Amino acid sequence: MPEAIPVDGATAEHVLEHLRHRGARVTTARRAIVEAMVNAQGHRTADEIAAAIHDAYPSINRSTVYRNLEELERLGVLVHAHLGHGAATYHLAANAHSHLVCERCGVALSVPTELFSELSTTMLAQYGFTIDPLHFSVLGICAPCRSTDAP
Amino acid sequence: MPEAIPVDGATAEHVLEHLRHRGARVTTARRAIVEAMVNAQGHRTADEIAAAIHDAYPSINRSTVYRNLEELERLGVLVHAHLGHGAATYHLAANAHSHLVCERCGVALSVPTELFSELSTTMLAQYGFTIDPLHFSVLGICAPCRSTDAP
DNA sequence: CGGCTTATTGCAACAGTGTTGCGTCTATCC
DNA sequence: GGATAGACGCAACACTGTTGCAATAAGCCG
Repeated sequence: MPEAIPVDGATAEHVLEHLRHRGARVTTARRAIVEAMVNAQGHRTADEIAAAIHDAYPSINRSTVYRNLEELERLGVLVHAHLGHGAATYHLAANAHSHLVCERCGVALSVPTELFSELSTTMLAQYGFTIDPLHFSVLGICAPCRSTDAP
Repeated sequence: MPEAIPVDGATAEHVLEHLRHRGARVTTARRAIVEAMVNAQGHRTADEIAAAIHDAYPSINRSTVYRNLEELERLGVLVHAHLGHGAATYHLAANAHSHLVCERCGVALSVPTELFSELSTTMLAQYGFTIDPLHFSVLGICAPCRSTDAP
């Protein structure tokens, strides 16, 4: 497992320089993906990223996007999380956060990872299990949906 | 949303009687699926269930299994959880538990839902969000995998 | 700058998981 | 035993992601 090098500055150039430093090539596809992720407020699925860069770079293939998301994660630039049923969502590692996902309306709330510190301690103490709150989402019912419940 | 009627006795007949009581028909497919779930120690994916009943009932279709798992969940007999990357897993509602899933080896530990009570309180207080610890899994690294990490 | 090497790409096909339309069948009710 | 609506089998589709392979191009070196 490569050492995790967090990317502090969230500018595209900063990230691309990091890639060069790690020995990875800076290609058109990678530049487009990194720019899309930097521009994205919050998180995006692989297909959303592919769609977002398709206007400026129509030739970039879906499989290239998938392969690069995987590689960019391996290089410590991105992280992905599973939101329950649907596709995984990616965001910059520098902008790491956890997710609450509503089972009813599907909204994904971004919340600080520190909220899981107690759970982390408990799971480690009782099961020797090191939790990874960036990788999974907490499913449930959001406040607006709960208030419109049939009583 | 139908009232949730938990199934106390975990015998197949008990569950099937519950179905009849709710106005659902007891068909060969449903009987086979319920028996497979009662016999299963722990949880099973939809495809595992389909494979398990295929020996005794080769004619039961994959789509029937999927449709019935959904219906049995709607009737409060089963619940499903997402284990991260792969397929969802089902178990009897009477045997409800949460999951810790190792990102490295894939093992799924069953843990009591009570472990999430603190998290539940926090999320409700800070975000008005009611968490559903049966529906998502906590991803991370299990003890055996962590101890074999390259330092 | 121009060639070399190999990482990266596009393409196309595939795999896993789940969903759906539709005509047929059958569990339940009488 | 017949009627009726729910359940089923089939086949095709949708979504998300993966892979083999030949062609391309990024970085290096002179």
